[in-house]
Amino acid sequence: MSLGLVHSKSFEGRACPKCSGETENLFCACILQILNQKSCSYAVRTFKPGAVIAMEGYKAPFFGSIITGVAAQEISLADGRVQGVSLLRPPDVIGNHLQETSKYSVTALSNLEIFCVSSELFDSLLRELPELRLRFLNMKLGDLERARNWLTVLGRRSSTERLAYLIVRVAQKIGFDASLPGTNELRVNLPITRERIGSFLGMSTETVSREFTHLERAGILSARNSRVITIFNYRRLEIAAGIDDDGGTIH
Amino acid sequence: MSLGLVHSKSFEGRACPKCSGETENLFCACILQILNQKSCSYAVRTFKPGAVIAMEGYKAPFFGSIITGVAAQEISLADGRVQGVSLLRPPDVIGNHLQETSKYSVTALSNLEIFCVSSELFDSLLRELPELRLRFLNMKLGDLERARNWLTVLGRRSSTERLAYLIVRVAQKIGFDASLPGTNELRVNLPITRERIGSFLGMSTETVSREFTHLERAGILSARNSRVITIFNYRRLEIAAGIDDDGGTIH
DNA sequence: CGAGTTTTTGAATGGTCTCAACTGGAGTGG
DNA sequence: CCACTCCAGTTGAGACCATTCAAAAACTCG
Repeated sequence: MSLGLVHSKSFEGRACPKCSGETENLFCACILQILNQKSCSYAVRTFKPGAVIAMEGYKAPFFGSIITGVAAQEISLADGRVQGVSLLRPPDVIGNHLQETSKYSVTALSNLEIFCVSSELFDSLLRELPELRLRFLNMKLGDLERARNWLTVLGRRSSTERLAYLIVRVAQKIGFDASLPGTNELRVNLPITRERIGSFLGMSTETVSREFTHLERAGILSARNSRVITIFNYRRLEIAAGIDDDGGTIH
Repeated sequence: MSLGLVHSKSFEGRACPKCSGETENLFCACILQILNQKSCSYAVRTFKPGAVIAMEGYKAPFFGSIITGVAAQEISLADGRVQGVSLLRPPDVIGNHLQETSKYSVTALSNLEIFCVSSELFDSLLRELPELRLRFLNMKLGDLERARNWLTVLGRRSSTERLAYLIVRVAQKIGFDASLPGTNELRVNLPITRERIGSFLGMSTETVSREFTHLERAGILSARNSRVITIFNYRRLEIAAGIDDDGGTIH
């Protein structure tokens, strides 16, 4: 595990200049500086796609904040059913302070860099650093709101709406590359299997696949090349997701 | 609204002796004392069953922590579909600091007493009082964990499992009266309509009703007197909910 | 290219919803 | 006190949506 060793330079470039950025890593430049002053142990750990970072019910290996990459957080039921609970991306955190065992399993979906400290250290940092505490609170409030909005997806939306909703959210937050020049097309990376999409949407892989072809036949998007989605008509995708402009559904 | 006036004595008896109790109101004795010292405005507001306390998309009227009673927090979709997101009970909070509009609608399910301050005041209290900040953070971390566990209910469980799961959770947290003397029976108050149960479980009222009779015919419980549930066999109810002892599912 | 995996597609099954009718209890007014 | 209304809850029948099982097609990687 080699705590105390930074294996990568990439974190430096992303450190906040004055501890204010929402999009920066939770362990920003200020906190890194404090860690160095106090000579606390920390590490940047890297994982390859498919690597299991934490396992539900087992001791959480560390407390970390993602620097680069995407990971999936899931809950398993005793009989093997799996429910995705969130897609993690910078600066989302992995691990729980104050709790021995991990509540979720976490799997890397891409190459991943995580800034790690021990759970105990994070807990004491949380007590000492008001700024960190505030950012952590706001991060968790955002998580809570997203989780509750996701309840409407699983509880009240049809399978077409669910898939469209997921793609809209991913387009907004993770995989958005760029609108293709000269067109209205949007290209979105969704580097996960149909099965895992199903685990987030609470549907079978077959239904996920069927709904992709459904959206394709409607001329809304193309998913040939199954990990890259080209959106032809974003507005119609939002409509298919049951998202409307007047704020009734959008969070 | 008459901020600054305590309309009820009932809060006093529940104030913490030394700011440590998990089950106390968020605005415990210590904080009440601080509020008095600084002569800040606060109020205890009361609501009757069915009263709408906050409306989704409208300005949140206050920031408050429940002293007594139960309330339902729900999200509405544009076409009228409703998804319950949490059952609120002491010391849960209503309203959002730092946000103008309420994300959820909140309805009183019983007589309700809420300790209220303005959102602005709560925000500044949060900055000033480390103890309050810690308790608020822990409260929200608990909310997040419950919301994510609920995702497994909506995404991966059958309607029988959903209803059984809800009853188990309510038995654990809200409506538990007592095991009836001389028997193994448990009596649980569930003071909400079948329709609202459906809104929490993502099912129609008819299916909720059918699943009640299903559990009745299996001899697990009785729901005649539809707002009071008598559980004959708690263990079998847990099994029906897909909750097992080995921690795979329990949070 | 060939083996294994992922994705798509088809057909049949089954679970949940919708529509509709009926039941039962609470409250109202004659 | 009883008939009436109203609302919540129950039950049934049929439709529909999503799942399961099965097989074919496409893609990945050695």
